[in-house]
Amino acid sequence: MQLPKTYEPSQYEADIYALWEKSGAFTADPTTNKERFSIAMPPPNETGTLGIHHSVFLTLQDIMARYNRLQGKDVLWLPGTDHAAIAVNAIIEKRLADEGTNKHEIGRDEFLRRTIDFVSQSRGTMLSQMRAMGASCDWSRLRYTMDPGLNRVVNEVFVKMYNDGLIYRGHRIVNWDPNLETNISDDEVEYAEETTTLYTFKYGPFEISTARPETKFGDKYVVMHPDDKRYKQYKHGDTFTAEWINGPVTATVIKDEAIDPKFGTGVMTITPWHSMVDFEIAEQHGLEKTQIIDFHGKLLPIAQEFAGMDIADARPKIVEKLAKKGLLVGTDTNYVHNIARNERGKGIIEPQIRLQWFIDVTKASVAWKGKQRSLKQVLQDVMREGDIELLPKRFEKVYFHWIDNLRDWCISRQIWWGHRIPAWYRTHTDGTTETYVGMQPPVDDASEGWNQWEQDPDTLDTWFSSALWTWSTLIDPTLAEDPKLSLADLLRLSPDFQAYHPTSVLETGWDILFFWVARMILSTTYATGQVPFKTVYLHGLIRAEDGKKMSKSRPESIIDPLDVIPKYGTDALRMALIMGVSPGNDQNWGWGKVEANRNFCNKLWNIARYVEGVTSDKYTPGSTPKPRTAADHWVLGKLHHATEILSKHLDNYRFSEAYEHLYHFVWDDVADWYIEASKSQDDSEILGYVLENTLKLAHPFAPFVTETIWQTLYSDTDSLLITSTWPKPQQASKQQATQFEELKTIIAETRALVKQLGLARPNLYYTDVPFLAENASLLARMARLESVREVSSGTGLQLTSTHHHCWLDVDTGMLKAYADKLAEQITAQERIVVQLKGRLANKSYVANAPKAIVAQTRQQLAEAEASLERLRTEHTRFQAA
RNA sequence: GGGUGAUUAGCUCAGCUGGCUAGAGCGCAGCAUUCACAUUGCUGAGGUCAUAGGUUCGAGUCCUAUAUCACCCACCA
Repeated sequence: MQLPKTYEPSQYEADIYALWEKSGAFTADPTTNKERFSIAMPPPNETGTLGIHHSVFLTLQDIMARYNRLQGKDVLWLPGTDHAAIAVNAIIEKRLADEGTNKHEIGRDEFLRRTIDFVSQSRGTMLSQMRAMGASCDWSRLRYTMDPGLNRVVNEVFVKMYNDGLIYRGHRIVNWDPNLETNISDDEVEYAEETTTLYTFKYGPFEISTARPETKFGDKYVVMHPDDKRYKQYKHGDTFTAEWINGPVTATVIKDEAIDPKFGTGVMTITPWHSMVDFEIAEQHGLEKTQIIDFHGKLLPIAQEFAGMDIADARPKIVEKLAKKGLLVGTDTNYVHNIARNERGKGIIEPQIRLQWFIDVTKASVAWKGKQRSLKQVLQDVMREGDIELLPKRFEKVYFHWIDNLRDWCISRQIWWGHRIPAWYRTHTDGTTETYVGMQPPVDDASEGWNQWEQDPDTLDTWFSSALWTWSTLIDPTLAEDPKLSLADLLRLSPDFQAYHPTSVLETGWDILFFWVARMILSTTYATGQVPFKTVYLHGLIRAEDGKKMSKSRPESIIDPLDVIPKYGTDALRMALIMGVSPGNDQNWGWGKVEANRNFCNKLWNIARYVEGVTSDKYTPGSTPKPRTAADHWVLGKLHHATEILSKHLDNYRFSEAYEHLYHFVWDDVADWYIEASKSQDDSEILGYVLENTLKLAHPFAPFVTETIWQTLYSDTDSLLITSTWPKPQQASKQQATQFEELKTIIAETRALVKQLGLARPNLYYTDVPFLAENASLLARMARLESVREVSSGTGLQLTSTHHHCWLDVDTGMLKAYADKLAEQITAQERIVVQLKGRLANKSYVANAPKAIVAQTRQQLAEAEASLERLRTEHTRFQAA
């Protein structure tokens, strides 16, 4: 079959992907004895479509999967999607609002029906996008965070943690979003600076400041630092009467070190129901807490005439009333503070006290390495003791810092989309209540005066289920249907869990280090006694071309992979996403990079076309032809070197460096030098060999074009590149390779001289260099020489870059320009010689530097001196002439 | 308030454990062209590696300050 002139990716990609998928190449096999390599794909949120940031992780993980597969390992790359509770919920609620209805009107069942419709549609789109990126993941093991088997595991872990006392239910202050009517975890809150007004009011004998007068109805404590001399006369627990918004209140003095005496008057009143800090002060001193604002953001009856009003409406009216009473003593309209919002839906967070489920991160109830530790301690230990390695390493510091600030994790959400909490409550006619937590609903027992059990209406934080992802996905779904088996049984009996866990590496963006990575470590160590993965590779985020975040508010900044792929090809997109990128650092999108890599694919294509033209029927993959020419030996050496370098970089997750080496191997070594050289010498066997191995090296990066070439050239073998093996190139003669390096040097100098001096095709003369005779036609062709001839003594310009005696046959008398050029080169070379000599003259350098380095310097000096000598000789000769 | 990263060619960025006579892509200048590829080839210009100190035989790389930018965490009434 013949390769057309230009590579048109869109003509092949779908067929090639189908070929791979059909071949079973993606499917892992836990029954083999091969070494394992496993990755759990970070499940994308089922919120519609995949974006360019998904392309980044699909590319990186696919490179790892394909490389390890070529290395002969049994590879499992397990794909999946996430139900993304709050994110999806926010979308559905927005759609309902657009229709003029809401979730309460349509009810829980209808809401869930619509949600399931939406996510199934999203999922279909997203899975086809993963295929378009070339993802070689094991579709037979596709998982979804709401699968029955995964739901079973979620409940098992919840119940286990509850029984171990690690999950508890309690009244705590939480981040309440009145828009979505749910609370969210600390990590889901985002802060933005806002300029607002800070009011100062008279409060009894004190002055207090607030940006939120509407929360102040129930304030009846004034707090100050115990060491604040200004308020020495007031003792902790003193009471006084103050005129306040709706008449006089009795207030109590509290002394607490949390107060900053330098801020404002050094005195504040507290609102424990609606402030995290106030809540903690109140807890510490056992103070009363009163709710002022309801869960829809409206004032409660305690506000009297303001009851039922929205915060925004009430605030100015309250200030006005206090001002009328003469209690307003100051306003600062330039007060800057941070406003808390839900990162999903952007609702303004109102701290509220609610009865919620929490995971206790400080209780020492986790068995890890034979000791009882807290979840926090295990999180620290696995990193400190090297069970898990973070790349880049600097994120370890960020990780530890996060753990230091970690508080109990609030896991219940008041939304309907998600894993329902496996807890049931019932009340007795005498008013007592009971809680039951378990895998199955409890059985009603009406005779005793109990009302029916009712399940907690709340669902779990999405991250509670994704935290189990590396292993809940490996549990056999059929086994998971058997209620008689325990969680430990499920782990023990599932072949995939036994074969692939802990996973080899987790690859994800640094932005979800806390949300996901840390929580996987937390839950997995607890539930399975294993770490979820050994290495975490964190990639950077991709920004718009101007370096700013891609954002929905600037639609033109968003790059859709599906706009790039048809035009440039998936391979070009993949390589653009890894080129020049280092772990943990963000990168800017660049159309230039896509074009460069489209060109690279075309280069591969044309190398194949050339080889196809000269080798048709002469080469079968897997051959080991003998090198004959200097160029053969040279290119085999380069291939050997490239294989080593790529392996080393890929083993160490240095994708960009691996790719850069590949790029230059293919373009410079193979295309520009070896193929050009081969045009003068018939080496079709080695050409075929080099192409075969080059395709293997390039396959992890550019799977489509390489497989397309493979299928076309080797169509009669029915082998697949994806399941072939990583090159083990044969050794070649170093001495012969060096000869080719000499040829390259001679060609390069000749080309430069011809160019710079404006020469027409000169002749090249040489004395007594056998390999020049052997490669005369190559030399003539590549250096564009009229002829290459052996002489007894040469005339013209003597080449200075080689120690062999070669001359370009030109009229030296006219070449003042050449003399000037030589003079320049001499100056440059002298500088290098001086530098190297200086280094070697330095006794401590020779004594302290590694021997190899010193030897290298000596050699560099010898070469530099020889080169300088040649330059000088030639220069002298010219000046004499 | 605490922390992290960045600062290298006109632009966007690599440079891992110090050995650099500092690289890539794009861009730029010049030349070439029915020979695999103009999605090309060849040649070339372009950098006191932010600044100031220090450690070292040797610093783009390590340390200490400073400046600018970006981000993360905490959050004060």
